[in-house]
Amino acid sequence: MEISSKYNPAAIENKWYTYWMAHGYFHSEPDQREPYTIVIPPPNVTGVLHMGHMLNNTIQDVLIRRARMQGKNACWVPGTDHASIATEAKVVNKLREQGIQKNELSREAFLEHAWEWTHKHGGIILEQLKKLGASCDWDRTKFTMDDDMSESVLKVFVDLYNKGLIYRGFRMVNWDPEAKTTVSDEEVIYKESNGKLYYLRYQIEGEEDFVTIATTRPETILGDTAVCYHPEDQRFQHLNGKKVLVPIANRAIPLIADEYVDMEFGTGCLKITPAHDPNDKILGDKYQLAFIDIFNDDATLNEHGLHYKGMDRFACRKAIVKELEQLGNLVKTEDYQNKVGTSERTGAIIEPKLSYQWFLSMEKLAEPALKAVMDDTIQLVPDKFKNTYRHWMENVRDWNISRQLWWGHRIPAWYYGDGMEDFVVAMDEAEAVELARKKTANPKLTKEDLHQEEDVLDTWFSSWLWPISVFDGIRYPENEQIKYYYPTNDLVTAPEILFFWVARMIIAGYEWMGEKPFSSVYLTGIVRDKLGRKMSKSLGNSPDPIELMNTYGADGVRVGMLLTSPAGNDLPFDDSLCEQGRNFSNKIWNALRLVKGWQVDKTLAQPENAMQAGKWFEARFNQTIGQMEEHYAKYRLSDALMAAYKLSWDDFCSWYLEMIKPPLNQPVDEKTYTNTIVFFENLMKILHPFMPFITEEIWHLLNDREAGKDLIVERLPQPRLFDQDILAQFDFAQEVINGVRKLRAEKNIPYRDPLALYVVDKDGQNQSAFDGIIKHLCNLTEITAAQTAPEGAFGFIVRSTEFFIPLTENIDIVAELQKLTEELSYTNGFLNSVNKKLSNDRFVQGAPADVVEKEKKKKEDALARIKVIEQQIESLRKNIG
RNA sequence: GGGAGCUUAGCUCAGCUGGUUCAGAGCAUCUGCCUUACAAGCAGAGGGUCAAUGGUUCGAAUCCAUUAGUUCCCA
Repeated sequence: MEISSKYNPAAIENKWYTYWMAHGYFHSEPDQREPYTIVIPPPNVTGVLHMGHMLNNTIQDVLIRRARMQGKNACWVPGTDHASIATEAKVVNKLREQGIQKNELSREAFLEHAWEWTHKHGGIILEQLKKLGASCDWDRTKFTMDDDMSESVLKVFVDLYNKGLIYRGFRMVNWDPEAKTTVSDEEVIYKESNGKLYYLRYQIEGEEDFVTIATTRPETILGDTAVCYHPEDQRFQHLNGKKVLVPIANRAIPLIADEYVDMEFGTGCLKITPAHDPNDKILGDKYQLAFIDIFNDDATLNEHGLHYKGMDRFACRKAIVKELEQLGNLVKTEDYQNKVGTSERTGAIIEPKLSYQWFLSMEKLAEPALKAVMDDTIQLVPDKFKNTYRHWMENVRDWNISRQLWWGHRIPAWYYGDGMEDFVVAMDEAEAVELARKKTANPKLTKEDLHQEEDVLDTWFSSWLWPISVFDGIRYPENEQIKYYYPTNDLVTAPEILFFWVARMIIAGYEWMGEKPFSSVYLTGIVRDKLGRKMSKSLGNSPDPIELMNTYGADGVRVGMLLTSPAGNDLPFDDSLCEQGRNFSNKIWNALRLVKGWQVDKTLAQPENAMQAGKWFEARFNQTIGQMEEHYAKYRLSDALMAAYKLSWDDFCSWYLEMIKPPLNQPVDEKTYTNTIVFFENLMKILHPFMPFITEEIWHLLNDREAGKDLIVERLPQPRLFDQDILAQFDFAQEVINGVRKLRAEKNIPYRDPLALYVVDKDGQNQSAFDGIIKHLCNLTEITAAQTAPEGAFGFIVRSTEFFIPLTENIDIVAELQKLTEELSYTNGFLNSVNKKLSNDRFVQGAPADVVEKEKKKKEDALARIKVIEQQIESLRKNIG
């Protein structure tokens, strides 16, 4: 068989993905087996694959493939999220490029464009995941705006409304004047900004006296409804009960005293604009101040802005400062740095704005969700996030679920009047008419009298149902699918959306299923660049995942993603990680080339060395997969991978294969060959979840497979009891081999020159089981037991056994002596520390017995070793003398 | 301003309930090798007062306190 010396992933990745798909291996249907379910965190429908997705989906695929190989019924549900704000922004932009303004279109016409966009771009990211090897059940692909999903959302809205948990409220929201919508607190990014602090004086009503306030937003003075100072501030006591005049507007507003004011800041006197500042709103409510909204939706000034009506807020700031200066109200300005909120979506500066919004009351709903995480019914990995979670859930605020957009689920509320409560909530218009007739006691009311709410629901209001609605559990809670797959097992997502999404899914799970949505939440880190910056499109510091996979192979990139990413930790990404992954692929590829290159001679008996090597590797293999189990149980995927990596590269390739390798151009015996193939197969099994493509390829090259005997559905080997003794013996042998190799390296003796090894083993420590292997790997002519060191031989010590290699080269006795002396002093120091412990009564009595035993053993070993070293020194000295 | 976390080799990280798996791993570095599976490789080697200080203890990377640096969350 001709196999290329370089592994070429491109040639096989497509082949196997298509093959797996064709055989339906990713598809799951309920059956008798134990289910293992993951729902994908649905990527944004407009999105393209980025490094965060790569990490996240690699982890999910490892988990799902492993579960499949454990014989579970593995089901990974893929899908996408409609992403109201982001998608609408993209569609608006695209239309603008075509010269179309959104407000020129009807709602229906706009939605047509949005759907067109979605159909065109919606599948891209999922196609990209296939290249990564993601073994999702594509037949189950869902979109948050599929008909059944939408119906679920509306049903949930109606349900919550009927439970009295949804209400309309008048709230200070983060208004994005560009997108003309509210954004959640979490979607506001605060940025340092160089601004100015303006000192403005307000005239006391009826007096010639003034009071000076400091503000960063002079344009909002037209919305001022009070001026406030600290009740204990002596500077302002004389103003108690008086009023001041707002400059320009000349409105009289009250002076109030409240402890909210920081006496040290500015002048100690503050203007209050309840309609445009969240803190001022609190004071406005507290003192029943007027609320004057001076802005239009696009952040231009409205009629309250007087002659500034129609002007943009920032243009107005400049203009109004000029006017205030002319009027003599501007006392001074100072440079001032503050944090300004900007919209995550559009970058526009957020305008705090009072507006009607729909809210979901959270306090009650949150209770079971908090409990479930605190008592580990749902396990957060790593658990350090429990604290953060608790803090958020205990201080949870009502959820603003409305968005002033068109793309999304339109709120199923119909107004029949202008009053705050003049509406009904229903699944559809017909039902709304019914309800409205009842509520108004007007049987003649028709649908023409109703007007549906224009706002849509927050996207999270659909994705919080995801683990339920993908199995249609909202509409049909008793259906076979939801009963089988719910609760799901693991959720893999980013900590950034712990509250947005994870917490809310837990809430939804308990509210509608009466049960948690998943058992564990694996929180990935953020993929960063070498400089520690988050990878983002705007910084341009993110490699193109597709390009990466073309360069290093999907397997190589998967390994690269997992090598240094313990749960919850950021992943400082570097191409070299993928390079390491690719190199590893190549390594196992070449092991295959070696093994498949052998001729098998059935008449040959198995050599002793090969038998011994086989025993050892089997023990090592079982030891390692036991460790991997532990790592998996703790979700330490990088550790599990590293264990498999070292087992394959170091133990299998560097040790085992070298031990059993037949001499050049000679055949291998059948027993050894078969064993080796089995070992190789087992390695492919444990590596498959990490590197699905190359392992499947090698699996099929190792042996001809019957139909259906594909690696993806093979069973993982179970850890078995292993021979500890043989591992210990081999450790010793490794030290001996290492000693010889080191000597060769020091003395520049090439491997092809054979050497003789003498063993002086006074304590009978030396194990001869691996002598044959030592001979083979070190190219020794013989291993001879001796009573004393042979003349003119170089030596090394393993534990307390001496090994000597006679060389023609003259020994530099001084150098040897120095080496031995150093070792002696180190060992003596070690002995001292052990003795110190053992002579301490409090240690001997206080420490556990086994610890004391260990110390005694250490002492014996050290003593034996010291004796050996001293003897060597002595004999070398004789040589000098 | 309030809360949480982190600081161990050049880099990225392990080190569970204090005691040889206690100072580790991978990568990187250095040295020697084109040894007929693999230079995307082989064989060796070097490298850390476990952030600082103090305390508890027979014994501290591990527990406690303070400080410094750093990250995140909330306001």
